[in-house]
Amino acid sequence: MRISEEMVRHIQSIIKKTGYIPNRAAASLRTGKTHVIGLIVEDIANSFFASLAKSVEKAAAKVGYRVVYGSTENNDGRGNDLIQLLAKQVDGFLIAPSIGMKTSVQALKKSRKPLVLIDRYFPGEEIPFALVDNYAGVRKATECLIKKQKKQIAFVNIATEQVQMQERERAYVEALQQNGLFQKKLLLRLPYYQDKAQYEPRIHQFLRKHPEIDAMIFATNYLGMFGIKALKDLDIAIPKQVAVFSFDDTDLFRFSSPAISVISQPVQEIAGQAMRLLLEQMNSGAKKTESGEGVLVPPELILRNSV
Amino acid sequence: MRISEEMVRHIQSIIKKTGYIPNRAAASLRTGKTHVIGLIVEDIANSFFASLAKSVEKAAAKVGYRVVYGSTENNDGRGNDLIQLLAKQVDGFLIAPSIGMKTSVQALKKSRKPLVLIDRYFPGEEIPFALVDNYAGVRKATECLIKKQKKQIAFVNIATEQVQMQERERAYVEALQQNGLFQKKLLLRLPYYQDKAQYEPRIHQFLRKHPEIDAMIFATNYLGMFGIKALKDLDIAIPKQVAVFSFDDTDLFRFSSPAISVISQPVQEIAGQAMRLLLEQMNSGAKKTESGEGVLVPPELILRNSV
DNA sequence: TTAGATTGCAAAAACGATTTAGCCCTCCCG
DNA sequence: CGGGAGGGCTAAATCGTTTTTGCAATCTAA
Repeated sequence: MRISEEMVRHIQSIIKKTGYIPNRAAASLRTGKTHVIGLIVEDIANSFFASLAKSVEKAAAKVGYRVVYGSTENNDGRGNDLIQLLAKQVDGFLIAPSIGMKTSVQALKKSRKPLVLIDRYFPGEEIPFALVDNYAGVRKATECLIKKQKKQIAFVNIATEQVQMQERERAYVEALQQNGLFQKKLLLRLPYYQDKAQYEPRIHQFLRKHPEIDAMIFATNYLGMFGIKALKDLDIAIPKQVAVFSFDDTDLFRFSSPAISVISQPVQEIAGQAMRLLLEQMNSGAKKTESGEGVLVPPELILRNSV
Repeated sequence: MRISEEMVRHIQSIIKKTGYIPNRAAASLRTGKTHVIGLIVEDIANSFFASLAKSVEKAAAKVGYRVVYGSTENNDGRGNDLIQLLAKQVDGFLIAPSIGMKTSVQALKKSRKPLVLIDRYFPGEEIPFALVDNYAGVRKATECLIKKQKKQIAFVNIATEQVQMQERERAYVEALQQNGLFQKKLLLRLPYYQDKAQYEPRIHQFLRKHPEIDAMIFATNYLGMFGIKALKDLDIAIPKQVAVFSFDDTDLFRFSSPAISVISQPVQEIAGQAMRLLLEQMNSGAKKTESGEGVLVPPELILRNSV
């Protein structure tokens, strides 16, 4: 249906004169769309998720969406509550799910709510995701250390079923195995602590027990942070005695002396891809239901003085 | 108006049976309330604002509110756009305003939109605010350095009219003046750079020009970060040659070696007070229009090895 | 005993946009 | 020339709550 030029001008002049601003609540009620997306992450105060949130906001604003956020703190209950709470108020979700959120996420998917997983995903679940290629990142880092003739390469990880952490560990294990260097004792799995400071003594202890270690890879930014602290407390020289890699790039690693080599996640790219996948779902008016594709964005290995 | 016990039970059983979930859009349309608050900060990826965002979310969730956020990047235009955009969609604002947002903020206040400023405020504007006592923080830090017999104390600040930065500088100037130690040449004001890395060469240059400096106070976390980098690059020993304080506590300062002494902002307290002030306005059904009060929360001086 | 007040519930009005239906009027074509 | 087909606009219906109004039935007080 067409509207005449004249009428358009007339209405627009009235809009200007009266300062009309459409009421989104009314539009939402009628259309069922809120133009808000929900961002659920582990911890918005963590530098990785914080910069992810920034990129997401920017990408969302560009297409007229607002972002509400929530931190799960790796607490399944909180995560599920957040999903329940927001489900009716957002047009789509960007979620970094903890393991226990699987059924909630499945329910969302079944209810056809637009949804993209970030940072991690559920293998075999046909839910679109955007995240860094964890395997490739750690694989590269490990091979870099092998090339530097390191023979006692340790890996510090979180004991979790989360796929991104398992992929990181698998890359480490396989890279070493293929070079005949793998030793189970050098693989440290620590529980998930709410209070990250608890990692320091654990890593400290591990280092004392294994003085033969000549290189370390930390699977997350906070493990890296406290790992470096432990190394320094033990007066272990980086990189002379022990070379160091950490996942995630943070100010701390950039400014540490020596500066720490990292497997960096291209946050902007991840956010952009995630928004793209989400928009695809939100715009396809239930046209294509098939979109179980995921995106793995390549990590960047940043070599600094710690290796 | 009362409803019989029996009817209440009856309705609640129906609610359970049918899985009824109220439609917020409809409620919003009717009541004019969205149960969403807008958080506008300089940069959600900055560790200070990120942890503030986390505390705000927690405090808001406790009273049934959701949070949408936006980063201004100290760009007045973007900030004003954000206010315009969100004004009709949120019940209240938490804003860390840049200077150029003053008129927008005044307009909000005039429109009686619940509003609390955070991290900074507009003096003489009768708009409630919650922020750290910037003056007290720097004052304490400066006096601490004076007590340690430092005579050439430098201060690195951002050249801005923002009141929180001016207060920090005033505390430094007055503390030194009262001890006859103030020297204008040791006060460095740098422009606001979007790309924070630009601060490093500027501070580097400043340090070369003033080898007499025996202590430094950095007015923000990123100035501190790059200041420390510059100090290390020049092989200036901390704290032997130069003692260091920075505003804001970050992982970087905690883990730096030596660990950096800081003026720490009690983020949780700030967020809590801000939410309290905001709720006061949102709940007072236009009862009290007078609430121009502000809250200054005391900072915490954390002494580490850098002094 | 009766006018008036109170109580519990049902029905209707209102919020403001979007969508559908309705209604002229013009145009096209047989 | 008449009937059908749009074209442009107005009016009404709709979304799902909250708020207001209405209406009996019961209760209070003079």
